[in-house]
Order: sequence, then structure tokens, then C-alpha cells
Amino acid sequence: MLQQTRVAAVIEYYQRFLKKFPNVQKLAAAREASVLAAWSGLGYYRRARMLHAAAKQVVKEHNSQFPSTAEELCQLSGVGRYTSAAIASIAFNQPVAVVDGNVERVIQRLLGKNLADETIWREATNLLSTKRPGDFNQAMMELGATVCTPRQPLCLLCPVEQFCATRGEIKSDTSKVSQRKREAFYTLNRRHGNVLLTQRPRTASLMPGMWELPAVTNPNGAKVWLTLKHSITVTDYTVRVLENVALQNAEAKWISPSKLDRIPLTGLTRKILKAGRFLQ
DNA sequence: TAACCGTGGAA
DNA sequence: TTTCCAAGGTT
Repeated sequence: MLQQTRVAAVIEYYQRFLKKFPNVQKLAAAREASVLAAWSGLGYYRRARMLHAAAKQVVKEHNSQFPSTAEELCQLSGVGRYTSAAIASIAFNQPVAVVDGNVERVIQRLLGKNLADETIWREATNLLSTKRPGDFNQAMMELGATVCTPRQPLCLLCPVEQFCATRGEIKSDTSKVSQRKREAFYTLNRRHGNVLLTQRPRTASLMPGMWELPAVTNPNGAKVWLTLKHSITVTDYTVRVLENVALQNAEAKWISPSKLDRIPLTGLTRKILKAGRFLQ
């Protein structure tokens, strides 16, 4: 959950997820739709599918016991260089260093700029406390998150300021992809307290198989019930929600509000249904 | 290798 | 208001 996602955004999901899937066997035995529903709104849904697959791997290939070395953990789906080292060091006290966005920035500034990835990992490994690798790794990340911040780092508070080559020089920003702006229309159709939803194609690259309100291509004349802003990847949407627009050849299903929390909704759909009091 | 994948909050 | 970017991994 923490991959490219802030701790603050994760905590609530994490607690709810563990309540629903309290151990690796329960997660492995769950339906994918159920896992995605618990992930709904968190984004990067491939992580949920990968985690589900990894749970099955642990159950089948490791007798439901988590492997304890970074090398073995790295074989699990969705677990890469960072995540395997984080689990191995924090959960199993293995002497392996992590490099996340924070650590990368800290080391770049400490040693100077333009270090290759391999160099950063090597330096992180050199610095690592082999006695308390988990605490060291978390301290490095926390230093980057709270002191050695991307903009206006707090060098006066930095415990390693005297060793720093750059004293918080701004990290050279890479290519910036400007956000595109678009307008999108959806319709909120109610009948007997139910709401009409459609499923995104399973072959879609973006949020495959997730459920959302039916899109409206030709909104002329329809009354706008709600307008809101929503950003998805590189596009800033102005979303206008209409009411009871007749659908044309769209596969849609009437969903009862009581079932909504078991359906993988997109974050935007979740937002709209909350505004309409279909969801808490 | 670089593009792609969601969302929300801070600056 | 806009911009930036998070406890990255996969293809």
C-alpha cells in the first residue's frame, strides 16, 4: 500500500484491509473483486492484484510462512528491490539497506548530485547499521520525509548537516509532464433506491474491471447535479454528474447501496456516491 | 529503458 | 490556483 502512496493516505485502508483479511490464508482464498473492493479509492490497483497473487504464492510455495530474506521476498509478485529489503530489515532484522524516494534524496544531497541508481544503493548499504537495520532504514526515510524535504529542507535541524556536501541543494527536477485538463460527464441514475453502474473493460490499461457511473458522451441539455474536480494520473478532470440520462447500448447493472462496499469502485465513483449519500 | 499506473494533500 | 510527488513495480 505504501508504494508511491503517503502513510497518511494508507493507514485507514491498512486497518480495514487487515480486519477483512487478517492473515495470508484469508487473503489468498479471497476473490479478486473482494480484494479490489477493499482497495477501492487507494489507486494503483495493480498493487492489489499483485498482493493477492503474492498471498497465493506464500500459501502454495512457502507453506503459508513468509520468507525472511530479501532475495526470496523479491520473488513475490509486486515485491521489488525496495519492498523486499524493507520487509527483510524491518520484520526480520536482515542487514539490507532500502532506497526509496526519501533515501535517494538524502544520499544525493549528502554526497553530491547525479549519482546513478547503483551508486545510491551501494552508498545506502555502506551507511547501514547492521545492528539495527530496520530502525536505520526507517530513520533514513524519516529524515528525508521530515527534514531533508524536496523543497526548502530544514538543514538547521539536520543531524548530519556537517557531513553534507550540498547543504540541501535543490534536487534537479527531471522532465515535467504538464497536467492535461479535460471535462468528463457521468450520469447518476436511481431506481428504487438502486444506482446504475458499468464495469470498465477487463482489458483496459487504466483501472481494468473497476466499476463506475455510466459515462455520458453527449450531455447537451441535461441538468448538472454535481460538479467536482478529480485528477487521474496526468489529467485534471472537471467532472459533471448528470441525473437520469438514458443510456445507449451500454452494459449496466442496478446496484443496491448495501452491496456497494463489496464492489471495486474507482476513486472518482466512490467520491460521487458519497456526495449522493449512497456511501458513507 | 522509459512509460505507465491513481489519488490526495502540501506548498 | 497550479504544481509536485509520495515507504515503487512492471513491462
